[in-house]
Amino acid sequence: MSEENGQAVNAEEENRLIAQRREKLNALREKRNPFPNDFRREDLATDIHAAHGEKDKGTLAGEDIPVCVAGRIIRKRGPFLVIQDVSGQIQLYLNIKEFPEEERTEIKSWDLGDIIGATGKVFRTDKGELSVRIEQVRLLTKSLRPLPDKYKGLTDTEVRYRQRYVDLIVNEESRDTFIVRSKVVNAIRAFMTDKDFMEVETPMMQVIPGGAVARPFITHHNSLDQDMYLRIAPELFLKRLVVGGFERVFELNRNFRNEGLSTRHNPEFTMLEFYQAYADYRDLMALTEDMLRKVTSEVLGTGKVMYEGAEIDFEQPFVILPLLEAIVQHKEGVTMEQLTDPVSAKALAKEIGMEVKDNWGLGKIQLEIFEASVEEKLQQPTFITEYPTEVSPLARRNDDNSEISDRFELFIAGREIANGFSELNDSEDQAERFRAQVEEKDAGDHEAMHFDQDYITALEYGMPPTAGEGIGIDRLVMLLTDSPSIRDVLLFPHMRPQHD
RNA sequence: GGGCCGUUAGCUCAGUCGGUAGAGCAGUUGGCUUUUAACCAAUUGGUCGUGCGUUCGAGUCGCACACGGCCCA
Repeated sequence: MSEENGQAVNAEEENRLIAQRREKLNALREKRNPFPNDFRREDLATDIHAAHGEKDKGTLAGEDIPVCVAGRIIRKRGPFLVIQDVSGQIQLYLNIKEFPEEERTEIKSWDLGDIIGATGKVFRTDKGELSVRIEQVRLLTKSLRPLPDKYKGLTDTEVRYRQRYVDLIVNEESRDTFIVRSKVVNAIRAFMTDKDFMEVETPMMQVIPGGAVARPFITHHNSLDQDMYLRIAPELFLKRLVVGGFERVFELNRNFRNEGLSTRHNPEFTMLEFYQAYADYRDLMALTEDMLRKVTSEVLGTGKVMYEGAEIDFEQPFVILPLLEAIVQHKEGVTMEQLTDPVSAKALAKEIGMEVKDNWGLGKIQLEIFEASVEEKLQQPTFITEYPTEVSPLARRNDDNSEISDRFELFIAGREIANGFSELNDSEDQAERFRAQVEEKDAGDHEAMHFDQDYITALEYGMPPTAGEGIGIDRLVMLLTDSPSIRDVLLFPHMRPQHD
């Protein structure tokens, strides 16, 4: 229980609006249990609109349609109450003069935010709004806290994130965002299942965190007296499953990375990660394009999405562009020769204003130049390929050029959405790359990988040729909901604790 | 980590040159009762994010801190 809650319960500190409502609640307690749970709603607001929205006043008067609704009072205007349920809103007509004196007093005490249940007949008002003429109505839950302004709503971003429940009550756009998010996740699951992928769950608490270059969170298992890490990726476990014979697996769940907060980063985020045996990175590029196109049109009803004022077209074939070519194309005056020569590449990096570290090889320098000068320009869906092997410790080397790996990343609206590659299934090569990572870790790189001996052992049993990929679900949802911040697509984004 | 901006009533916001706090909404009371952000009349409500300082006097000026937003690394 936080200090904040402790204070809120202190009646003397409580503001008068809450105190007034608490008095109303106390008055109800004298009469009955004010939190009954025997009301059964039968009709949703939007169902009523859908079924009777086209009928005129006279028709409705003749049909005498009974309905039973429930929801939160979000507006009051004279004899009208507007209630909101999960589906939407419906107006109720309630002339208190038609009710006995005793009920009248109680109805008058109802506030915005209270939850009521009502039965009545569907009708249309003189001004044409489909409504329910109430015959019976009961308070189901008293709300003690006043809602934000009925017109201006709740705009304070901090409160919207910290008290998402209030945001969801009053901001329809916010509700819509999370509905879209849920649909996206559903659509992806359906797509993967349809392609014969099996959904699995692998450890979130790991002894050796692996599968990505990132700093992990540390936790502790008491009875084993052992430090454990929250996973930074499920990758190594999913590939163990491919070794085990599950040839197509996916996991759609949370990863945890101990890094800063920003409009694009939350310490816990959701990834779809999947592996397919007897496939390479090109097969996954095709699958990704197919998936995103289908998910977008299924969820939004269109393949053209507006994001921050620009149209993103999922219907057009996605661009495929090797990393170095992307730099040459988007960075004026830069030549291929310049990028492939270690000395001139380093000079170019410094020219852009980068601090080139001594242990950076050519590949790392190339990647940094790409990130600094090209990424943000990739608006339409673009696969970048031919990543340097040096920066791809888990990817398979290219057959013709061992300096590059069979890997791609997908960029949309200047953001990395997906990362996939043909998997390295040569256990000896993998062991060597782990050793190189350990050296970097020893040199002070907190993000470098651990040596995972059991994973090497698994590869020694033989992993079929496989391709794997991760897709950032939060960033994808940001795109599809035109959300500028990752916090807009997380129900409860991480915030610094408040204290006063 | 750095820069800029913000924090005033439950919500949304004003607040002039430093002179003791304002509006709309909601709340309360009354009226009206087929309204559309309902309306009319009256009315309640504030430790101005926190702390320190300057000053006769600070919402306002200065410093520090907290939280948030945007940009940068």
